[in-house]
Amino acid sequence: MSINQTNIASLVEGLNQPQRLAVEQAGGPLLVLAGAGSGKTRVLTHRVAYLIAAGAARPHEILAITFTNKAANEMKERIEALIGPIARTMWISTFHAACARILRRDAQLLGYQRNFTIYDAADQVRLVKRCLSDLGYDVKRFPPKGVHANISAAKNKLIDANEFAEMVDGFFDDTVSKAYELYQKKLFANNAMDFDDLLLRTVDLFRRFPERLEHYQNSFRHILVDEYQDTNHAQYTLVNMLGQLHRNVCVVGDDDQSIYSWRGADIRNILDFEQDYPEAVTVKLEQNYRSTQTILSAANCIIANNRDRKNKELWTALGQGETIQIMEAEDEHSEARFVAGEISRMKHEEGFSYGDVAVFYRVNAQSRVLEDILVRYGIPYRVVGGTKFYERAEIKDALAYLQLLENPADSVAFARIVNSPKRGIGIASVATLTRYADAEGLSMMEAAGQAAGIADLRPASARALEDFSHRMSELAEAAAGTPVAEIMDEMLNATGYVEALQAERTIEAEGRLENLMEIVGVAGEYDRRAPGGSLGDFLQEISLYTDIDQLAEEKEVVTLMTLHNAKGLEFPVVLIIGAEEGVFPHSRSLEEQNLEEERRLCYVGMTRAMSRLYFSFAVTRNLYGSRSYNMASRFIAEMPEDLVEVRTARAGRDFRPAHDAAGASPAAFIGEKDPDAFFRVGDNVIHAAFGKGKVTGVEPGGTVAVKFDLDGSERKLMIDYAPIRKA
DNA sequence: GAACGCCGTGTTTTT
DNA sequence: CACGGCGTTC
Repeated sequence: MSINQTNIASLVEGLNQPQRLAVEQAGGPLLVLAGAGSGKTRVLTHRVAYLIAAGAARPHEILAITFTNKAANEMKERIEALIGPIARTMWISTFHAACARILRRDAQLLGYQRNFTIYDAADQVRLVKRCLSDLGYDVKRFPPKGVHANISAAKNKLIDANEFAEMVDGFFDDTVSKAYELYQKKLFANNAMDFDDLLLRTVDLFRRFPERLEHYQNSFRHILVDEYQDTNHAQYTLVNMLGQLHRNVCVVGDDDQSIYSWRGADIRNILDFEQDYPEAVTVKLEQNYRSTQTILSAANCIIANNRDRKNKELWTALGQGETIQIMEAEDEHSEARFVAGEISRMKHEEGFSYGDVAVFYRVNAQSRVLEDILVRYGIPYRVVGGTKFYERAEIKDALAYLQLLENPADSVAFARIVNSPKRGIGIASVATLTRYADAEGLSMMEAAGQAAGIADLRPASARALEDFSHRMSELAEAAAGTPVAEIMDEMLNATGYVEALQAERTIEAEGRLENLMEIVGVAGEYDRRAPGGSLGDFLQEISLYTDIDQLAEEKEVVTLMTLHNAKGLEFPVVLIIGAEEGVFPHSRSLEEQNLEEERRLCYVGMTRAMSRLYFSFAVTRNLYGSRSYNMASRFIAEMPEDLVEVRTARAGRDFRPAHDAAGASPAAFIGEKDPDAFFRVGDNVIHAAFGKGKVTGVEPGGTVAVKFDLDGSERKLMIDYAPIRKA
C-alpha cells in the first residue's frame, strides 16, 4: 500500500477530540501537554503518519526525538505499521543518537576524526580523575565524580571551558575549571566525546558552520520531541536552531513528569514554550486510558501540592477501582516478605500473572533484600538497571579492545586493557609509556609500538608492550571487512582473554565467560541486522545503549526497577516500596530543596499502575550499613484517606489494619506469616552450602527443619537468614 | 609485578 | 556495606 492510498480518515479514527486536534494540526509550533496515560505515543505516531499521508512532509523530512532508544524503536515500529516500510527513512532517535549521526558525518570540520569514541559515564569519571591527578590536585578533596558532575552541568548549559573559567567563583570552581580545560583537551587528543559533547559539539558545529545548520534546517520540515519536560538547555537550543526555518516544532510532554533536573533538564523549557513560540497552539490531553479513578485521584492530590506547574486534572472512564493499599512493615525484610506474599497471592488466587506486576523503589540498593526474598519464594523476576550488563568489567574490556582497533588514539581504552589479561605491564611501565607518549606527541598505541626504544622501560615490559602492539595491529588488519562477531571472537582468543578466564576455574570466571558469549551474540545479532555494517557503527550503537532499551516484554516475570526507570511504562499492578522520609523523598533531595521533583517522581510511579497500587514503608531499615528509623513518607499523608487502606505487619499487632479494622481480613496478610506456608514438609530445597535437601518439619517463628542429602544431616534453619530456596 | 588485606570514606536518580 | 586507595608481602 502506498502512502497516497493510506486512508487519512483512518488515522484519526477512535481518537478523542484533543488527540485529534494534535494529530491534525497542520503546521506551526504545537505544544501537547499530555498527562500520564493519555495516549501520548498514539498521538505522536498518528501525527507523523498523518503528516506524511496528508503530504505535509516526506518521511526523510521528519525528525522525531525520543527519550530512550527503546522508545525510538517502538515509535518506528508503530509508524511502520501505519504507513509501511518507508517509515524507515525517518530520523527517529534520541538526541544523543541523532547528534552522533550528524557528527559522524561532519566531525572533521571540528577537528575530530569521524571514528571518534563515545565515552560512557565510568570512562568520563576516570578521565576526570586523571586530569585532577595530572594537575596535582588531591582527589580526596576534589572527588572526580563531583568535579565531573560540575563539568557535565556546565556542558548541558552550553558553557565551554573558557566561559567557565571566566565565571569561576571560589576555590572549588577554580579546580573544576582547570580540570574542565584539561579534560576537554584529553578528550580531543583521544578523539573521544562524552555524552554531553554529542550535544555541545553539534551546537558548536551549527554555530561555526551555518551552512551545515541550513542543510539540516531545510531537510527537517517537521520536528517532534517527546518527553520535552526532560530536555536540557543544549537540547533546547538544538531544537530551536533546527526548527527556526520551518517552525514546525511539535513538543510533547508533561511538566508533572519532569524528573531529570539533576541531569540538567530544565522544566522551564516546557513551561515557557508558549512564550518561545507565541503563535503556538496548545493541546491538553487529560483523559487517561490507563488507570482507575482512585489511582488518578490520589496522584492528582499529591501533585497538587506542587506550585510551579500547568494545571491539569486527569480523569478516566475506567471507573473507581480498588483502594490503594498502604503497608506498614517492621523492617525491610518484613516489607520484602509482604511484597513477595502479595505477589504470590495475586498469582495463585487472583489470576494475575507475574508479568503484570512491577515493584518500584527509589534507589537501586533497595532491590537486594527484595531479590533475596523473591528467590526464596520461588518468584521469577528481572531487575532493570542496577549493575548493568554493559558496565561489567569483562564487557567493558571486550569493547575497549574493539574500541582500540577502531580508534587507536583512545588512551582510555588502551589503559583499560593493556594489562588485561595480565601480561606483565604494570602501573610503572604504563606511567613510563605515558611520559614518553606525551613527550613525543604520540598516542599510547603508537608509543607501545616503539617500546624497544624507550630507555626507562624494563626489557621485559618493553617486550610485552611490543608484543601487545603487534598483536593489535595484526587484529586490526584482519578486522577489515570482517563481521563484528568474528572480530570479537578472534580478539578474545588471540589476546588470551578467554584463556586467562578459563584458567581461573572459578564460578565467577565462568559467569564472565558467559557474559562474553552474550556480547559476541549481541555482535552477531548486529551483523545479521546490518550486513556489511562497520565496527564503528556497532560500537556507536552499543555506547548509546542502556539496559532499559532491551527490556523486552519477555517472560512471565515480576519487574523490579527504580522509579526513574519506570517512566513511560505501565503495569496492571504496581508496588512502590520504601515510602519513607529520607528514602522517598530522598534525604538528599530534602537538603537540596528539591521536594517538588521527588513528588513528580511519586506521581510518575503511581500513574504507571493500571488497576492496583500499593505503597509500603518500613519503621526501621538498614541502609548504607546503619540502622535508621524513618517516618512514613509525606506522600502517603498527601493522599485522601478515603482512597487508601492502611495495614500494618509490625510485630505484636497481629497484622490487623492500623486504621480501618473492618477493612481487611487478617488472612490477607499472607506476606508476614506465610513464610511457613511457603516451605511445607516434603518440599525439596537447595541450600547454598549444604546443597539439596528435603523439608522434614515446619515450626512457628519461621524455622524449618531440613534433612540434607549430601551428608544426611538434619538442621533447623531460620528461613529469614539461611540461604535456602525451593528446588 | 601481583595479590592480599587493612583502613577510611561516601553512598540518588542516568541518556 | 562496599569499594577504592594504599601499604605489605611474596
